[in-house]
Amino acid sequence: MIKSNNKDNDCNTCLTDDCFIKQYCDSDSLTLLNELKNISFYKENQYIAYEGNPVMGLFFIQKGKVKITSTGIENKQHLVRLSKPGGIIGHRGLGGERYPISAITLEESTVCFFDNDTIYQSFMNNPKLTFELMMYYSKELRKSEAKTKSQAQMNVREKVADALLSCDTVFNNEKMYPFQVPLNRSNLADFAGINTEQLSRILSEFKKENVISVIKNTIVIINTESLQSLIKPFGTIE
Amino acid sequence: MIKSNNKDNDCNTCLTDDCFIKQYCDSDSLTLLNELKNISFYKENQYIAYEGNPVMGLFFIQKGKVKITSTGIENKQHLVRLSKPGGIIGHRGLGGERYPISAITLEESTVCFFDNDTIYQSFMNNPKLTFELMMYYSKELRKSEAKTKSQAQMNVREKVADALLSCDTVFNNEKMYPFQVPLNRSNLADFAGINTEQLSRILSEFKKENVISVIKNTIVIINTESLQSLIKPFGTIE
DNA sequence: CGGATATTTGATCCCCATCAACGGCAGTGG
DNA sequence: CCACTGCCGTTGATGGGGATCAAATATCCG
Repeated sequence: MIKSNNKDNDCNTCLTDDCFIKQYCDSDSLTLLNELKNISFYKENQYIAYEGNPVMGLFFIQKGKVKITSTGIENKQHLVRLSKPGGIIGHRGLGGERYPISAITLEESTVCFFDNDTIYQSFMNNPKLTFELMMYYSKELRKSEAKTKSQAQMNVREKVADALLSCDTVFNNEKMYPFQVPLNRSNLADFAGINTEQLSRILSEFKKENVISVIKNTIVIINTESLQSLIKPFGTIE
Repeated sequence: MIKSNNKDNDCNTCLTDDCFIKQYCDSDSLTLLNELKNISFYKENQYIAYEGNPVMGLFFIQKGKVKITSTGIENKQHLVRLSKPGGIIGHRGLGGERYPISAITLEESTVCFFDNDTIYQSFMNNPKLTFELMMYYSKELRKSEAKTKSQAQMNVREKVADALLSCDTVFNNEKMYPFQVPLNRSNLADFAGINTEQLSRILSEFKKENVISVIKNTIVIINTESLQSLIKPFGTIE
């Protein structure tokens, strides 16, 4: 990971329009935040935040793809969620002592960091920012509980379909198909909450049914209708 | 459900000290909110909010016990969480169209309601309120994800122990034992994410092991150490 | 008391986790 | 160029945990 001297990436000229900071801070705050931020550049498979480490502040993804994981029983990895530019990392730690999750890059990524004091000041000076972040939490909470329900009630086949659809929702903004899933079998299994063997079996079924195809081990979603039909019976209220 | 004319319950004299409104609104806002709130009185097993209904505002529990449920596949009920005086209901709906959950009383309860406009004004006028509610969300999110992990990785025995401990944490503030669990088998099973038959089997085991006792179908927790020892292997980072 | 409801226990079956082995592919080094 | 090695993904075989169906027992309430 390489840290910048804050000069080569300016919030005012940043192209990540989904960024909360850029969207909801007034220009004075933005200028200040721009001075106080730390930008880090990561290669694939590097840690942005470590589970169990003290909460130092908030991370905002400027570029790249990230997975957020949490360790369960017997060090089994649980893939909590996926994130992309505009996404926030570490907010689950707010108000807590230590990060309950690790964040790891799935590809080359750029991440902005603000320490606790800085971000707290921003909250107090920008009610809109606080409010919108609260709304973001609200949405995350709904998603999290939807996932709890999935885990409790879906079978493996449905879980795989659900995980693939989630990948599509997060990363395939333009809804262009075929769409390459940026996760390997192990990550996808952790995301679906099953093991790699079961995942492999289900993927083989999906291949036969022309729901997906596989190129060089990379899973390719052909269309989402067929996947959605597999989990339709669920009344997903968003 | 009976609605009051706002006069017989005053925020300024309210004894529910955990209430966010009371804690984090300045006195002007509080006076105004007091005028604008609606108080409703519920008997046991009545709906405070219906899953799927349009989001009208936020509910704050003043008195009583409430379960928050969500409907899954084949109308299977999923008990999302439990709440008590000071608890907030409907916040999961903020920013959404419709409530993703139902809220149902477990006993006679009193609930204060503020409509969307009122609560939004309060947010803008009381940054502290917004910030604290954001922190509340952060905590809820961590809890929700801890539960997702539990669902994915615990066996039924551990799930039951976990559910019983959660009941204790939420409702047994004074940590007095023996403690009567205010849920019937069906609710507890929905909370643990298993079926009633499995629950009953595990409870029978727990009885034999003197972890709990049962009086007239009501589950009584004798102490929590024995329950905690059943799920110790999990590294729960809070 | 009697019917309805809630809880418990028993019997059975199947889904899925686990263990094991194999095939494909990339990288390395002789 | 080929052999070796290690990683990743796939497929097969097996056993157990838990869901489901069924029936007995306990409790509630008019």
